[in-house]
Amino acid sequence: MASITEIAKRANVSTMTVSNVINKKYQKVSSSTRERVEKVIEEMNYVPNLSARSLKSNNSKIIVFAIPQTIVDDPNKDSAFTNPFYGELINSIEFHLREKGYYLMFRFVNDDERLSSMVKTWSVDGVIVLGALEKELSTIFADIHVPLILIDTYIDSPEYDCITTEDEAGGRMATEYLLDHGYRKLGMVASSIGETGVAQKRYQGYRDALASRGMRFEESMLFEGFPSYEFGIEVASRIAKRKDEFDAMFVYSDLVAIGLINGLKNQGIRVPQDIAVIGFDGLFIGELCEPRLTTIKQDIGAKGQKAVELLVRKLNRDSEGVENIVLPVTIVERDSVV
Amino acid sequence: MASITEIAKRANVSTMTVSNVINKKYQKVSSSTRERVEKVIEEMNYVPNLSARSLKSNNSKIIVFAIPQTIVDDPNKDSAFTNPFYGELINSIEFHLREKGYYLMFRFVNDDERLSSMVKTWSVDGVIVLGALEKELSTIFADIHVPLILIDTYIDSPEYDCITTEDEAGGRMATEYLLDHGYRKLGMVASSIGETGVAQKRYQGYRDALASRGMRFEESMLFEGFPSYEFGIEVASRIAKRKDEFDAMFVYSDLVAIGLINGLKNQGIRVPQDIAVIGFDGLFIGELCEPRLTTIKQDIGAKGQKAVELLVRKLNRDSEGVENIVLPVTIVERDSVV
DNA sequence: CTGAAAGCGCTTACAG
DNA sequence: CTGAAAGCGCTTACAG
Repeated sequence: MASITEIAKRANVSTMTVSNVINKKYQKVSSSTRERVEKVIEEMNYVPNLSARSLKSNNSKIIVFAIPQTIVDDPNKDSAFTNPFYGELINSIEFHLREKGYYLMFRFVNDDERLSSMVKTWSVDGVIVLGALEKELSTIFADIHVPLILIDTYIDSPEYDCITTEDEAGGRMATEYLLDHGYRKLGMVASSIGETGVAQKRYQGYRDALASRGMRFEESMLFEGFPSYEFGIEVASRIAKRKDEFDAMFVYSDLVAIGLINGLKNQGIRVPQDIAVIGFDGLFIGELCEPRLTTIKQDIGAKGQKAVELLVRKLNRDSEGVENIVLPVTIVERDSVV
Repeated sequence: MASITEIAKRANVSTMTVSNVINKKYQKVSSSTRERVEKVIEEMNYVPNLSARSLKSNNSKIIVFAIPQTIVDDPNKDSAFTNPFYGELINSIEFHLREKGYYLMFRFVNDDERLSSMVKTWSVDGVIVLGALEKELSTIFADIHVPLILIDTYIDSPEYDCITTEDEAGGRMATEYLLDHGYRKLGMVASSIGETGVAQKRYQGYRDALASRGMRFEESMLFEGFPSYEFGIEVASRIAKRKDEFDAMFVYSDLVAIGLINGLKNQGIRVPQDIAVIGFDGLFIGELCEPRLTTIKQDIGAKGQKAVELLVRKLNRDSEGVENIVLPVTIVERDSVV
């Protein structure tokens, strides 16, 4: 395991010079020395030891991407990724981090775990968090003294950098799309509305659209539950008993929407003829079901990319103050609304 | 940032004693000292610096999970996780690593990248690789001197620890299931058969089953291509022109199988009445399409778990020689075969 | 432009 | 059971 000392010896220079070459501080090294050192580095197949560097300079090239267990499935099952959203996001984050020379540490975090110890443990350079709750920021994510980028997190405090989607506008768009297509009895399916998050925002958009078109809203039009495929099925069986109350449903998540579609079909309810369904996310699985899911699409790849770019800007001190990036949504017209 | 030195000072002991307490070498510390030190550690909110530890002892608690770019989608698109298989697997690996006190570094690796430098860079403790090709083991994965666990990799050399699925038996099972249900004109869809991997094994099982039942096989019954949803669609359009040559298809991957089903439907071919389809993997997305996909199910969660367990056994030197774990498959009877 | 040396926070023989 | 000290591989003022 070649070290900087060994390189220095062979090249007949000091370790400092080697270090300067490695770190491309070329003003400090004459070009002839530089070439000599680079040759030895090449020959010896030298790879810098980042543990040593991080010990000394208190930074690594590690970025943690953390998903709170609270927003995923049963933490004892290993099935959180049933929603392809997660896979697509981590994929994008890894891709863009790698491009910028960083390493990705991925982790689910529990209530009882404080991410700050992980950050200290590894001198982690920065953290990206998906869908944290406000209260978690003062527990799980407290005491982190490196750049922290929040994805899909809504909090009042202006001290965090956030990447979100036009959730509220998307909710409005979905609702107006249904109204414009002649539907008048619009229910909504969401996860817990009480907690500040994407579900709440999308719900807000739904409420807004209804109100601005002079439509009534009643509590009974809202179905809340844990956002899984099974929950969609369950909602379908509840709707089956109240058929004539609805002619369309806005579901805040594609996965749940597909569950709803399949559940409705099982109940003998035709989609979209009896009840239309519109989703939110734009996952590719919306292509798979029948009828194919009409949905509000967000760009998950862009979400990961923007998060990484913002983080890197923070790390390079190219960004002042707090940034708030909101990504646009588009509508994907398929067959579950007609 | 509390260090071991500071703890030592406050507890009036040497750093060695603190180190021994932290590392639970309790035979070396009297219980009274131990308690005192533990109290100070608690008070000061001490977190060990693993960079320092890894610098000294040449191990970290980091495990790399690497996926070669060769087996995923276009490396320039960030869409490799379209197949939910990846998400489920990484999910399981993270879960079980965390349980054992390890940190997960996740990375796609390119042809031109040698994973060994990453291992050296971080004093990585072990590596888990998904679906490597034989040639990659001598390039991308060469020169790794820590435990290396291969998932879904078939190589002749007996020097690697592997976790695989009963791919060949599964291929046989799928084929026999179709035969037992009266189908006689069985095509197969796979990725490249030429490369040693799961596709080849599943194909082998298909060939075996045909042979042992006295059925003929011809090259034209096999469709090879890049394993995506779109490939399934494409195969469907090719099959449409040769309708009467097939009454059932065995598709080596659920994602492709669903593409095939939807493609066939678009071509006006009924599934399963005109052509039955059986998949392989047992992904939840097989529930979403219509008809629901009959498939050979592997246990992806178990795959991740076994990989982690085997790796940890290697790290603890609880495993001698090379281990080869083959996980069973089961058939999930749904509606795409009748 | 270059070097000698201290020090980052740990672990670990060695000596008592 | 406990301590003093060396050293892991780097970076970085400081001095020349």
